[in-house]
Amino acid sequence: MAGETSRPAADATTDPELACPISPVVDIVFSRWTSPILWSLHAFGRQRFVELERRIEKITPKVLTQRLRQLERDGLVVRTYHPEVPPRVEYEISELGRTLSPLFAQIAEWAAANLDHVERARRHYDEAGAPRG
Amino acid sequence: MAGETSRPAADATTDPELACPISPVVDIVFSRWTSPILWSLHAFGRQRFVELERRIEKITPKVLTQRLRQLERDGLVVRTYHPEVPPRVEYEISELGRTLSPLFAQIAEWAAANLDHVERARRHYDEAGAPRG
DNA sequence: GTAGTCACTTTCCTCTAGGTACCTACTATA
DNA sequence: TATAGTAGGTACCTAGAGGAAAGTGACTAC
Repeated sequence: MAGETSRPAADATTDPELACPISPVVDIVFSRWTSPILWSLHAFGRQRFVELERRIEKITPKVLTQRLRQLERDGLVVRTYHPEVPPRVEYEISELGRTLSPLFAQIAEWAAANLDHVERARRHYDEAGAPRG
Repeated sequence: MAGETSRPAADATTDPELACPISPVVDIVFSRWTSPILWSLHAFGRQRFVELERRIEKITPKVLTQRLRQLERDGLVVRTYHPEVPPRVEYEISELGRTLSPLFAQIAEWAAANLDHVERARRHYDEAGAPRG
């Protein structure tokens, strides 16, 4: 594990942070692959590694491990290791992670209400809206 | 899958597409550099290209243009070109983009309430919480 | 005549996140 | 004997996002 993970976003968006108080949250909660993971744990409860791996298609075990470690480090996910054979590891949302629920709900609500607006805007732009300048 | 009645959760559990309804929103609103841009326009109103460029430090004009085009295409930002000399272009949040305000507010609120929890969790993890397994 | 402003565009280049593939230890099952 | 299953670790490599720097065109101010 040494030194490959665990320094993902702190520097990458340090400067946007000055202009935008939500950037740190975006780095923590909405960086790549983390939202499906958090949503999966939020929606379906405690799950094992392979369950997550199968549910979130196209994610590789390496990246899933990285993201879970990062989320565990940030205190949003709790990892429980059972030293059995075969080994069993369970992941679940932490109490801190659960405070994200209203956020997720509101985002899902916005999606339901406005995603087709975005889709329509894209079609309109692609048909006629080339920028003049 | 064929002709069974009333399996509400079963589809959501097995279908990876349904695994995370917030991912599309994340792609549109919270992809790299877009949140500072949206926040800047949301917080300081209509702005010219250079104003954004100066406010969002470290962003290059190339990337700023890319992101603004993308946001314009998604209908979240409105671009107004004034054919003067020197040219003047103004960007502002669209009506659709304004529907994101409560979302931004809630994220900022979550940040104020919980960002130090994350920070503490990180310190704790780095000190003692190496994963066992 | 030269420098500066604006809103980009273009070209070139670097960096790294993520993908591929293979590896571990241990047991149950066939 | 061999294979499958679990939870990853590790080494290598690629694609593509993003950074750096220069150019553009039309005009103005010095």
